[in-house]
Amino acid sequence: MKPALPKGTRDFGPLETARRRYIFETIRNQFELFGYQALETPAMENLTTLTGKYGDEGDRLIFKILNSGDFLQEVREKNASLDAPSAILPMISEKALRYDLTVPFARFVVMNREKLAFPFKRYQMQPVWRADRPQKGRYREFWQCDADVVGSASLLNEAELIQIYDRVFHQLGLPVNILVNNRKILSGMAEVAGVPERLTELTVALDKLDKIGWEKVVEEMQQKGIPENALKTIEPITRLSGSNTGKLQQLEQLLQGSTIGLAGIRELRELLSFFGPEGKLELLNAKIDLDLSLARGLNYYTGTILEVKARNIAFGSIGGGGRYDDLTGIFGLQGVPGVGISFGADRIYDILLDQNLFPASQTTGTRILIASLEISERNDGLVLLQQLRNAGIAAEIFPEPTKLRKQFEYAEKKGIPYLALYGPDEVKSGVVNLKKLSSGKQVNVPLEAIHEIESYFEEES
RNA sequence: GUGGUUAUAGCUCAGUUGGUUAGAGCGCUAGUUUGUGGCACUAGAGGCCGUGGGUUCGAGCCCCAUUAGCCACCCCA
Repeated sequence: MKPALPKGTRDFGPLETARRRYIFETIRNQFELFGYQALETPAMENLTTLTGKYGDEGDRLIFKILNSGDFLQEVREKNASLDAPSAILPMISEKALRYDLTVPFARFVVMNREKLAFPFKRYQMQPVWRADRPQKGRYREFWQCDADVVGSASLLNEAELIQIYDRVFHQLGLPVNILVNNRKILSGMAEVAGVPERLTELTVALDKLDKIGWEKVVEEMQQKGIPENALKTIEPITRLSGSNTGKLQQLEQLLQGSTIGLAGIRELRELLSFFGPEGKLELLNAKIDLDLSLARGLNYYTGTILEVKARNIAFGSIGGGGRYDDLTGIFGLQGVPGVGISFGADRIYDILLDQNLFPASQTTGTRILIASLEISERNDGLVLLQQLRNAGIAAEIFPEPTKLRKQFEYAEKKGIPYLALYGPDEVKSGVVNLKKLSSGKQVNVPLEAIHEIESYFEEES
């Protein structure tokens, strides 16, 4: 049998894991700085918890888990027809792998509503699974890093989430633009265009504007039966240019006839004002860019919509989020507004690698390898080894004494910066011979001073 | 779900109109060098040419099927 991975899944080797951890920890630090608390939920949920939450398309992509034991028993008992897979499914599967982190979060909030302090701010960084066909930047198992706050309608939450984006990407060294829009403005557009009931089709098509251009968007809208004069109303809105405040001013004129549209404009103005001249919040690097074609597919968004893109690099979105007024309503808890964001960790990884933005120097992993040529020498080295570890310095000893060449190559390949020799001569004089591999520089360090080992090389760097 | 494309050594890839024993670079193992790696030189290991059928005197190469990977669409992160 040839070993292989399931389609759309990946192994992460030591280097990849270290780099992924760097991304995750950067995100986690900011989440926690802003008062978000960690939550973890099971890999599997009841199938009924998940179905119907992601649309027909989404339901198809949920990984179902086959019941244990005689999973066909119920099918036989009810003599069910195999021609109706959707009717058979609940008989053979009652659990499924989580599809995202938002629905499990909503379930958690509803189940624990009495215990939680609202506004409840949680973050969650866990893998999710989708039975999608894999392609570039798309996997069947991938990690989401979500932060959501529920129980508060204040736009300050949005502003803080924008700050989190800004600070994370600033730390990662990746300049980004944060695209903002508001679902109410899209509703307003549909309203003044005379097609309020076609909001979904309108937004799905409009969202592709920067990717496929206006003509293709028109084509798609026409295909979906959106009338020509509606398109004529919408086009000038998408063509608005200038500063964010300038765009909003022009938009205000165009959306005069729509109460909901004007509400959206008010919300955006309030959000932007946090970062404006009168505002109190700062951005380190990110630019906020009002993008009136930004829609995002998720239908549960009701207010602010956010999306993050790397500046000057064509690479799709690396994060997104938005406000939803009634996420927990599907589980019977009404009137809990919320807003959340998500980091696309796998895409951030790809882009940092592409832009060469991962820190070069390795700060984790073994610092010192103790080499030895003979068993007696190796055993002497065990004393040194334990002293190093007791001092909190990651150290290892080559288990079988062998040629130094081999031990050097091991250290080199593993990225261990120092190699220690502790042979008969060193034992006699109570020192450790220490070599820095990158420079070739070598010094004798008194055994008692072993915990300060790195300071002997500090002046170089 | 729809369409395109690829499959030869651990990796990246050559392989002529079908012709005898399928190659290179990198990597790997060992040696030159028994307390000092990276360089160099030398030698070696490693392939059912994705799988199954067909055409042919003869197939890595042509035909059919199948599986898997990659890419695009749909959708999404």
